[in-house]
Amino acid sequence: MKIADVAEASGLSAKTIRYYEDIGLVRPMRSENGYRAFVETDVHKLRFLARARSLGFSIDECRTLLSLYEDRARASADVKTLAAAHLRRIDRKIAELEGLRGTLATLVAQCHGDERPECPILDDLAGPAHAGERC
Amino acid sequence: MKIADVAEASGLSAKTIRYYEDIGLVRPMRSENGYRAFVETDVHKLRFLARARSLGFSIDECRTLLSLYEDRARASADVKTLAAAHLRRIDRKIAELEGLRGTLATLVAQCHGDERPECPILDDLAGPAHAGERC
DNA sequence: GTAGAGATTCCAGTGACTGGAAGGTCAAGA
DNA sequence: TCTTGACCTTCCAGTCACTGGAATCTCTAC
Repeated sequence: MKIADVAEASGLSAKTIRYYEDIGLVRPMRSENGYRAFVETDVHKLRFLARARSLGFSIDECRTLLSLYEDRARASADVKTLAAAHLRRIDRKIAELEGLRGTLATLVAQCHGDERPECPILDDLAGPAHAGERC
Repeated sequence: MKIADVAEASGLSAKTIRYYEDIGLVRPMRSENGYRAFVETDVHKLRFLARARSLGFSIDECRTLLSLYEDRARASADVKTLAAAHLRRIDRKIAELEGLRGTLATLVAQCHGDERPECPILDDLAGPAHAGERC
């Protein structure tokens, strides 16, 4: 299989697949003409990677997941630990974004959004008015 | 004021402040010795930027917000439009992360996490078993 | 023979910093 | 006066996971 077929089959771009080879995630053979020649297990790996990436795992985590996947003597605990850490990271990120969302939603709601210059959003960004400044 | 004072006052690192000068967000004067010499308005701007960044606005959006802030003839509608777009982006990101979280939480819950190799997480990443493959 | 699709490599850019090296400036203490 | 150490300067490289583009090669069809 050539790279375009594998891109089609895995949902990754040809660029991405070359990049994954570059960093050692896949090692396709080469045809005599120098083209990459992928076999089924390569496609399988790339699909695995595409799925793991779409779940937000980093490239390094994907590398670890792949090696666990290929290790028949793995302990599922290792996989779970990795995934659970990622889950906590996602939870933290969601909490952070919800904090932002709360603040922003309030500010947007307070802003008239008309042709006048007064704007609670900018007032917030500018911080508390200095003592001694006119109201 | 020297850069360390301004870093202290704005909550940004000296590195970041230099970077902001590099990309034209602030333009501090220079002392005779070549050191940056910040005035109050610089500090005010940097605090504005720090706050805007902490709310997740991109540097480019910060640039726009800053110019709106300094434009006395601005229309608050312009600010609101920018902030509302950012709010939608945050909402989309939250939705995306919650999707991931759902999938991941399910998988993590299903995984025994012991010394055995069977792992629903890896099974999911590997995708549906091929027809003809042994169960 | 040639056109066009698709393959190759390599380099640069993204965003928003961050780290580190090499060197200049300044105030305080011996 | 000299030195030490803290602070300042510039510049270059690295981060992460690609993505775009240029220049060149290979294959297939007409």
